[in-house]
Amino acid sequence: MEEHYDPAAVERAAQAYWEQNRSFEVKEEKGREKYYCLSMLPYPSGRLHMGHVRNYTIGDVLARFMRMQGRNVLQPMGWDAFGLPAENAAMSNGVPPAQWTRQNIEHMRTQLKMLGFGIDWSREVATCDPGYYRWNQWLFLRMLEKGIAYRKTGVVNWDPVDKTVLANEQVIEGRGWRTGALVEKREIPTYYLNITRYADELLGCLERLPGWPERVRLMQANWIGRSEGCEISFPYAPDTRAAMTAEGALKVFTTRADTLFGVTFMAIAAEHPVALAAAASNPVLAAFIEECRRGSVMEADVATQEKKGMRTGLHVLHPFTGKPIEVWVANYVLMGYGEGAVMGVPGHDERDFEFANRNAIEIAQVVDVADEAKERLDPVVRACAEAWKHGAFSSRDGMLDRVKESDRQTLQTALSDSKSFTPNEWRPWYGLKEGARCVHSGEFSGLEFQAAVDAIAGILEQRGLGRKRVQYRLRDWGISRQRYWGCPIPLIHCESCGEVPVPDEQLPVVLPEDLVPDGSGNPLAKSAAFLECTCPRCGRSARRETDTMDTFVDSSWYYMRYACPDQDRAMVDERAAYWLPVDQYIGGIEHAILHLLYSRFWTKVMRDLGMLAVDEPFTNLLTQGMVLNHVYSQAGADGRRRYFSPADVRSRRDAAGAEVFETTLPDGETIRVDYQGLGKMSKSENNGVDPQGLIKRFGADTARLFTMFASPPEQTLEWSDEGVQGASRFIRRLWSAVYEHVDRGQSPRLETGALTDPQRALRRAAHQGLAKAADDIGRRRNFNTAIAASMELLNSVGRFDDPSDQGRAVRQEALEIITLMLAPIIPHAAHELWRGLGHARAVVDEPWPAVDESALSQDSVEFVVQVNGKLRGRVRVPAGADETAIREAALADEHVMKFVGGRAAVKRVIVVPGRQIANVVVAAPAGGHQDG
RNA sequence: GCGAAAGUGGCGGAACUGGUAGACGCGCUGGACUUAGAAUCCAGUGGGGAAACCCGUGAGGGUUCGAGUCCCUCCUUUCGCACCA
Repeated sequence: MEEHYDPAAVERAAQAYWEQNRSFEVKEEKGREKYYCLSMLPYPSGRLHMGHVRNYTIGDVLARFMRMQGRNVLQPMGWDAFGLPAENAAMSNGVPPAQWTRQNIEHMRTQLKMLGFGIDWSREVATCDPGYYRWNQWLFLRMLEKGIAYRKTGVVNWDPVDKTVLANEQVIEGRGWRTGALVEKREIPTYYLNITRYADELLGCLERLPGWPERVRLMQANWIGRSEGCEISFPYAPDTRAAMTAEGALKVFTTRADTLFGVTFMAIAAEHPVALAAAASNPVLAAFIEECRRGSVMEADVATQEKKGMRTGLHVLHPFTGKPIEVWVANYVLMGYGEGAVMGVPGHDERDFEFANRNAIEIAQVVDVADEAKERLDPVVRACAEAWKHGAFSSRDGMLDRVKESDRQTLQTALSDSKSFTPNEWRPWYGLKEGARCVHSGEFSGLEFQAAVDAIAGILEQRGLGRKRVQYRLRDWGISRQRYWGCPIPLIHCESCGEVPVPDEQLPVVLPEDLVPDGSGNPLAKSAAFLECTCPRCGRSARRETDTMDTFVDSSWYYMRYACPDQDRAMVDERAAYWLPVDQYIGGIEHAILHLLYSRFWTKVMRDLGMLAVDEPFTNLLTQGMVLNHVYSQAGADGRRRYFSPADVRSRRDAAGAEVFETTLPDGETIRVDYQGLGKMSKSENNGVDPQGLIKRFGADTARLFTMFASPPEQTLEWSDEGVQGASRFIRRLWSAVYEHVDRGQSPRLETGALTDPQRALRRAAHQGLAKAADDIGRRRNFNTAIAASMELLNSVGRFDDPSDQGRAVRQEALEIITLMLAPIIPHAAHELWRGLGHARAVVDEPWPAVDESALSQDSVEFVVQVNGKLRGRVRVPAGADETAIREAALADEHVMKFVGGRAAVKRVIVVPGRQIANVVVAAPAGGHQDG
């Protein structure tokens, strides 16, 4: 081996070896345990970023580690190649999205290879290839046949100037990103997938995914949002019948049927048919509806915006009392959720309460809660009240000043009278179900929550005015996108036959690749070559559907296609049965809900079509954290911030000793910049680090080592140039240690029976470190601590100065263990070091070494002795000493006894099994040194 | 607004099952080598204290022989919220 570590040469040689030996191409081997290690496929944006490096390094380390454990490992890679960025790029440089995308793929594939990932490139998939997306289309048609795919109108953001549909991210403060025009809501025909049909199963199966992070399962459960409640119909009063020109009823869903007698108004969404009917003769209402439609439908906005409403003048009838109730249009009711209408019970729902107070609507109490329940409510309020009573604050106002704004009102209310009902201020117990009984509710008065719901639902059902029902927050998946660069939806619109599916034998409907979007709508809609076709049913001329599919469709099943990318007669074949499910999936937490839920849904649909045998696609999930870097900027004269790359910013102390940051502009001028803290690496904040530059300077192994060492995979990773240098330094130290060792010639055979104490100590350290690394990587997925263990071991080797034959043999073993431990993380350096250590077989084909249990044994062990939980001494006892011996040793220690103050004071001694710790419990603090 | 996660030295982080707080790395300080610098190597490095010791894991309370870890409340930060991927 070379004396000095040259990463470029080492990496070139190792990569050439893997390529020549097709080290990572795998076949299905019956009877051999498989391991499918999958990283989320990248969007081909042009260049790899640090997030990719982190994601794929985690995957590669696991893949290589499992390979060393003897598993048949599949690690594939592909491209999520459809999507909006390609269209944006096309608009700014005029290059067709297809060309831009394919160029990016070429470049990024080269970059991935430079990082040394053990990928089976023979299985590469790009979702923009017709050979791939034809199966999107094929399955869509199967879903159409099964009624899982259907058409209905959906609401979209419409830019009236560009005459185009905008994605949420293209709407900035209610205006189109390119035109600045006020964005409108438009209803257009849209295709949906009936994911809610699987809601119950998607929810239930979460419990059977113990390999997923708890928080992701929780997020999905909340997203599905199952709630049990009642559907209740409020029959139209004569005025509404007239406006709707029909008999009918306003249907709502509620989880609080017990509060039915507290309904004082009805709130409906702006798009609700009753609202539209009322607006027909009411221009003021029509204007309000228009205003609501312009508003955001994003949940975060809806939840925080001011609750506005307007009366329709129409009424519905209470199903029990027959009393007319006025219908209001409210901006906090969404057409897309439930029935688009809610019953307003201001007495017991906080949103309704706010709405009623704002609009002077009656507030009625129909539930009362026992006083104890009310008192149990808010411990803060009670704690504050208690503190005040005991004089912790000098005055009531003083206390009110000390609590935060949002708590102040609650506290004030609590102090005045927390137990009575008042329509002026919301009290936390108004919404309580537990311990609640109905009041002022006719024959239901006195019933508790569940009994009241059961009774009311029963009678409503008898009368045909309602029933119990389960409602999901989850909505059906709208997959239509009015965009060019996506998978065409395989439908044909015929004037006489209507909507006709493209016959299977005509698939794929190929997306023309030469179009260039210009921002004014979907170019497919202007392409005669694409549009014009003949109706498969009647043979007359017809038009193709121009909408394309959501790119989440592409990514919902790509991991199945890796198993059989060359299969042109079916979507998947028996090879998928071998590889699926994915054993380990790795990707960003940002996909915790949508992508993962859609993939689970897609898997279940394919299972029900008899194409798969698995219920869930991903057995284990690892969600890696973001990569952060410092953000520096300066506010320009125009109010816009200019961002400066951290690489160009220097720090120094000013005259007052404060740290200031400076950068030098291209014209040579030095300016001060503001430090904005840490932020996700991004183009917009100019704080990205280019992996390519890093590889060039330090090599891929350093990049891999640093990203794995700086923090555990699930946490954020802070960029640090010094940290990268530290990683590089460690590899060089390891290299030198191995070089110096092998430079002295071949090591003799290790004779484990005849070792000195220091030799045994180094062996123990090596095998302990090895066991720790296996556990850290294999079970805990904590690569940073596995690396720390290898560093510790190298430090021990460095301190080990023993030129004897057995000394060299022990050192050889330790260096081999370090090399194998690190082989998954720094595979190129390990490849060369392993050869240097005298092995003919490549390290990539080596198994993970076995821990020699006999190396771990010790003659005596050290016990930590505590007195009343405080560390007071250490004693050494023979290995395997019993509790009495440990106790005696502890009490024989002079320093310990100083704090015990005589044997008589000892109440008990706790010896923790397997922890090498003993705690002496004494009655009172003893020892005469406290008062100093 | 709702939901989720996280707060430990100067910094990234470690402490896995309630059992020695700060592994490992960075930075810093001192030293060696060098004409000098870079690189490398050695030693030290939570705070206070001359020491004995004391204090320390966002804040406050609790459980326990023992709490960074468990329970309650609060504060702060970050992330997600359905057409970005």
